[in-house]
Amino acid sequence: MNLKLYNSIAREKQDFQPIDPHNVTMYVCGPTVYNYVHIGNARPAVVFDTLYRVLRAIYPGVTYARNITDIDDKIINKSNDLSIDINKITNKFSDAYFEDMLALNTLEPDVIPYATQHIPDMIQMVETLVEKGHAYPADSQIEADKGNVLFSVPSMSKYGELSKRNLDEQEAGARVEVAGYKQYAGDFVLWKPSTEKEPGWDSPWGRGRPGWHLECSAMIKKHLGETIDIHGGGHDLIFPHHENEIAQSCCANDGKPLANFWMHNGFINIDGEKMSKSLGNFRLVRDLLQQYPGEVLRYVILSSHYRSEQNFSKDLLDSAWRTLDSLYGFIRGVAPIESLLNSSGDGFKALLDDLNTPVAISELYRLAKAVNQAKGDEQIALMQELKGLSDILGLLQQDPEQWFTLARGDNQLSAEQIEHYIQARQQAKQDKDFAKADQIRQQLLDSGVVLEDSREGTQWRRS
RNA sequence: GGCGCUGUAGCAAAGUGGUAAUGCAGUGGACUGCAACUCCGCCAUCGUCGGUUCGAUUCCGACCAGCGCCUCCA
Repeated sequence: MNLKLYNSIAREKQDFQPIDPHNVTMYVCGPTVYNYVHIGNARPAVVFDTLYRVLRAIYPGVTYARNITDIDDKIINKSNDLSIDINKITNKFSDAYFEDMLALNTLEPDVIPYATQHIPDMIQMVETLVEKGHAYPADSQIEADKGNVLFSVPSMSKYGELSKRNLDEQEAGARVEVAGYKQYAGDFVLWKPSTEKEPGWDSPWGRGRPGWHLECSAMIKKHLGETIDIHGGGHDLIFPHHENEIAQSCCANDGKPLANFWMHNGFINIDGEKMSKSLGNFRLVRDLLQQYPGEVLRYVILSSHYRSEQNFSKDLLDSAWRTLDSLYGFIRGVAPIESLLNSSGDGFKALLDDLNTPVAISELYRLAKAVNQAKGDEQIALMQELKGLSDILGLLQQDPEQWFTLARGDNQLSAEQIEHYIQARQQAKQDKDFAKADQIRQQLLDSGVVLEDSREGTQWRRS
């Protein structure tokens, strides 16, 4: 029962060995809170939440940290554009983020560090890097450039290990002009000066604010230690973000690796295209939740392997909803029961194989069917196993009855109204007035209500 | 130019050197007053062309098609 994970830095699946089995450490890059998050932001949250659940099932202790970046130029710009206090923006959108993630059935991480609450830690790390010759204050005649502190990429021989990039072979400055105060084109900012109007903190280099990459390095060190077990994030963060994190942490911590395992989820595209502002095709989690239960979004995310690209579309969401309906249908009417994870079952084994959630989900289906067919003790055992697996996946977390009867969308018939119609249809059936009975059924169907007759009576569900 | 990814049934998506899980949709049948639910069954030779092999979708090469990073980005 070994957990295998694809390690981006080794570019292969490896057996996972925690540094300390009693406290497995995982850090995942969280959002910059200047807007509602889109479905792409949700993917790492759901994926690593699932990994978190798997880890907790295996190890006695797991510490999972996911940060909130609440100081950033994008936030500052938004604050300026809207003339709203920066804290109001970050508070609003971090709260919204937690709400959205909760709707996706993600567990709260053990640690949620905010960048602005770790400024001293960051300053200290920059000082260490300067002392060790890995960073330098910008030497510039231009007033606005003074106060920048840069990481010296050439000072780190292993730079580029994660992304397998040789900076000399990159088209430096091909898309962005290289700032004149950089000693080397690939050097990146650790600390940047703030104007009077911008938020800033006093530092040995004047009033300023941290560079993005620095935040994660400092917060990881503070909360999880110098070397952690797993560091996760989106595929696009490999370069430069994670590469730079490695450079900062490794150089500040006497060459110790930042993370033993690097994991990256693939992108979510919309109808075949990358989400971008220019295309205007962002899908906000918040908006999607107006139309779909959070579990449907989670199901879609888990229905493909986390490393592959995923194409979001309405069809995908609708079909996922039908699938979940089917799954819930199997367990509807089965008494609620305690979950019991079968750690040697095929579903959990699939998860141990680099988080193969599609296979685990297929096992969910197999179990649900079996539950539906079994009776007595066998059914109870299967139901426990099903629950155990679905708890790890964070799916089927609702009461089936509620799943089918809660309103889906606006202007829906109330449960009372539906019951009323069912009574009327029952009467019509008893009177052998099938035309009327069918008419009522069709009427309900048109309102999104499906009737299911059985010997015990008529059951209804929304579709 | 550098680094890297993908191409499996209508759609979605696993997987393996020995003729391809699963779900949605479709379809034939059982059940039903008729349906729905459920149950039984059907529905792909894995981008193209070569190579290695007794045998390749799975390994290697070329090609075609799509895509990502190299700037902020999940």
